[in-house]
Amino acid sequence: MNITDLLVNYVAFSHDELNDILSHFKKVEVKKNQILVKEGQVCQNLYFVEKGLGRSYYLKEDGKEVTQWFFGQGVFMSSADSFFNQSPSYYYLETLEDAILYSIAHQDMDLLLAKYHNMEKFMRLLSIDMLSKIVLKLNAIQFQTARERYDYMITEFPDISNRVPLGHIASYLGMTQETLSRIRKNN
Amino acid sequence: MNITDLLVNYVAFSHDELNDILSHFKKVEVKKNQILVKEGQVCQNLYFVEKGLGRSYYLKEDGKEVTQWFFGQGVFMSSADSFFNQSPSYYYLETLEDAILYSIAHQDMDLLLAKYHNMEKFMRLLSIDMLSKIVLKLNAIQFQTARERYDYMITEFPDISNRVPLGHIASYLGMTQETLSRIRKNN
DNA sequence: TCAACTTTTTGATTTAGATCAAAAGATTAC
DNA sequence: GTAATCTTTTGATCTAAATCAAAAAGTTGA
Repeated sequence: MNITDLLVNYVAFSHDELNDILSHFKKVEVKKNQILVKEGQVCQNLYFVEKGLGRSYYLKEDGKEVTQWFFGQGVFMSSADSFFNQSPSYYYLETLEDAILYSIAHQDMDLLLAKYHNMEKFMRLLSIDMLSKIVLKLNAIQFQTARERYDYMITEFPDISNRVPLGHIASYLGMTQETLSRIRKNN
Repeated sequence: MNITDLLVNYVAFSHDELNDILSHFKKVEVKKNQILVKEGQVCQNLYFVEKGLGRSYYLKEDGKEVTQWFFGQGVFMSSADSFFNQSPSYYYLETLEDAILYSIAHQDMDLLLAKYHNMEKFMRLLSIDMLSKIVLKLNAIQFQTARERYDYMITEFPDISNRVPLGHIASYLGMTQETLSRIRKNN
């Protein structure tokens, strides 16, 4: 899934719109374990993940990392709240693998949103989709056993679950690494 | 906060836009404990809560209700995913107090979204706001103690926490009623 | 190639919160 | 106004998962 496909899958952009929109995205290649946004910074870019893998996470008071979300191929990666509201990010954003990203700056996005009705529509639909996914995770976390939460992870991120350290997945699922290790063993 | 204020707070609608938009909302008065949407139904309307209180909830396999969200005065209430994607709702939607709602049908909303660039913008901003709020709850649920989750509730819904049965709040926070009762006692 | 480091697994113990059970307190309706 | 129902509190016990600790396995780099 490349960025063009993603755009037209959501909205019937005209050829001209599409070209203009795509011209504002810059291809960037980023090595593994690079931090794109730090906590407290305003997230300046929205990234489309063409290849590779990223995550958002935050630090608890005791210094432990808590993974908030994984971003695989074909999705947009950002600290959403920070990017859209241009407010300080609660999260770090980092790559977990060497990645090819397409980046758009906030002011360019604003420009496109103001210029194209279709762009607003696209971002609305994208936001609703993110909302649905977060709600899925919330329900998994809120009322399922550690075991069931792992199953949710497998469904939502089938490819990702064996590409990242166990600890990242455990904290994403709201359990300890030891618990996740034991769950995996009993498969 | 009435619906007009909410609209113009987000987006600088023109006078004509605003009148057209408002004309598609119907005032409905609903008694306490009325179900607006059932699980499995497609949510046909988006409701603005002018007065009163509502919630969304679902039933676990064992028949227990789990509150998913509370909707107080001045917010939009719906089974968001179902309304926007016109897919079967996972949730029930009900009033918890006698309420005055302003209702708009999905097809009217679609019409307005297609007609007004500003309407798309409004719905995008609204979606992002919902996203931010859900993320807040997710973080509370995922890594805080029962006690801290209750504190989050007090912050997010200060007025609501003493207007609804304890059990509704407990399930919203992912704990049992007994635990919440004990937490409250130790204040 | 092997020392240093990181990640995962395994075991023993503890604990926050669930479950079960029942009493006490509020509401509702006849 | 009191029986019936619903909601909240309290107590005793249980359990899933956390914590603490250390061994095993895997990775990296000089």
